[in-house]
Amino acid sequence: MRILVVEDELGIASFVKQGLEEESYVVDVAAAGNAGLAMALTGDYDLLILDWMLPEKSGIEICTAFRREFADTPIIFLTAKDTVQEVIVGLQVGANDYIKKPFHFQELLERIRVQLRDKSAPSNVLSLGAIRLNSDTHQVFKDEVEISLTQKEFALLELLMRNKGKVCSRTSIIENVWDIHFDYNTQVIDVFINALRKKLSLSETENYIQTIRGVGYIAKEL
Amino acid sequence: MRILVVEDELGIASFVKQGLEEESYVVDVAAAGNAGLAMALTGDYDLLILDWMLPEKSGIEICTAFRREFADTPIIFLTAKDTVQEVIVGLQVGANDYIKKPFHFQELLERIRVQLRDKSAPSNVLSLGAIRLNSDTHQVFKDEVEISLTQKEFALLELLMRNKGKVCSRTSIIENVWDIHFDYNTQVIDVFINALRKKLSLSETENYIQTIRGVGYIAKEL
DNA sequence: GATGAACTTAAGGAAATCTTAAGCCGAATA
DNA sequence: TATTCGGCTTAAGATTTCCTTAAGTTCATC
Repeated sequence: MRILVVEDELGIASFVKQGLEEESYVVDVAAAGNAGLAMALTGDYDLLILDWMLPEKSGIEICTAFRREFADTPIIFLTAKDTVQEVIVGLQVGANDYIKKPFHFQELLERIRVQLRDKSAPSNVLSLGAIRLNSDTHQVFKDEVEISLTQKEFALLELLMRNKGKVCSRTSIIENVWDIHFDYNTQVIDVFINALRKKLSLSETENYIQTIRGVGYIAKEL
Repeated sequence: MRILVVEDELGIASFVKQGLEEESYVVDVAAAGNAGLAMALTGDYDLLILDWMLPEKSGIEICTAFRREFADTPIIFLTAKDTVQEVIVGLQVGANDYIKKPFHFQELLERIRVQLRDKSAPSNVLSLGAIRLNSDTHQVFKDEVEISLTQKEFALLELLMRNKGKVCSRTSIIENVWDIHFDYNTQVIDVFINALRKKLSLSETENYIQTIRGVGYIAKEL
């Protein structure tokens, strides 16, 4: 999940960034209004955290402009503006939540989760280390970067990940991915395992897919 | 819009009820946990406002039990429990917002509106890079220039844009755009994708509509 | 070292998709 | 009823991408 923090006080920005990164969100920071809006409009983010008072453009302006194009992305104000009237204005221009400074990081985190949990529908997401596989959307990410896989590569990775921690024999792989139910002597599997390891850039220190000599392969956390 | 307020302090309950009724919400009040949960479970309400400390059953218990059956109905805690830990617990058991007493009615009202506006109809203005689609007016713009699309072209683009970032399988496309629910064997989709790409002049550096071989298509920001 | 299993690479064939063009069909018009 | 027009669908060849095979290399185990 990608989060954009628009905040000009560097101390707060880096505090939030670090905290969220520890929770495995991907966080970008913008320190001024124009840059913040431009980054937000790329559409790359799943959630925005906005300060109100900012150089160039206020959080309110960013929120308003952003909402014209993105109706669904959650926005949370995080600001020292703490009167009831200000909270109301913030929510009226399209924010989903409004947190006053000073704030507790734990509360911010939980309110972020509330916003994101509705989105992250019951999708079929499997994970293996830094690798995430979504079988609904047929997408694979490693470190939040999308990796494009072919059909067979995807099917093979999915099989391994669904059986994380268990060995998949060559026979069961060929039956499940290639749908061949008789004895078969081929190296296709090797070729595809090789392709996967390459595309996912699995090194020796990061060998999520291990070979079990004479049997097959296993996907496991390290 | 129907709102259920579960609150045992009669003064607060009637204050909230009256205020919301003036905003033309339909409001019911329950003064104890069991009655509150029972009423909530009828499914008649669009939003719940829960106190934490209640006779018989706490707001936390109500929230937990209710969420087992209703995942989407917004829940707002309105309570004197004001520590960070308590806020977090409230949000974790499934609430969408958490307001501490004493509170300002205007803020409560605005936070209710936030919860209810997200539920309401999905947006009709979609965006994808420089492309804007308005499903009310059936218009599509690219770089502020209007592009005229036929019905099917429009329906296909709308489907892709509503699922921005997710792969639309050929099956789901044919079901949603062509309303065919059995096995099909045709290349209509390809032809229309081709038409869209042409009309929207999507080059390789601007391929907002990408092919996922063997699966379908995906609309995504670059 | 010898052996067999697994890795790696490249290339031909197969399959999916792209593109164009022509035919079909219904709505609007005469 | 015929005609025209626009949009939808089908078909077919061109193109792109992917799958599979095969052959040489490396690696693990004895």
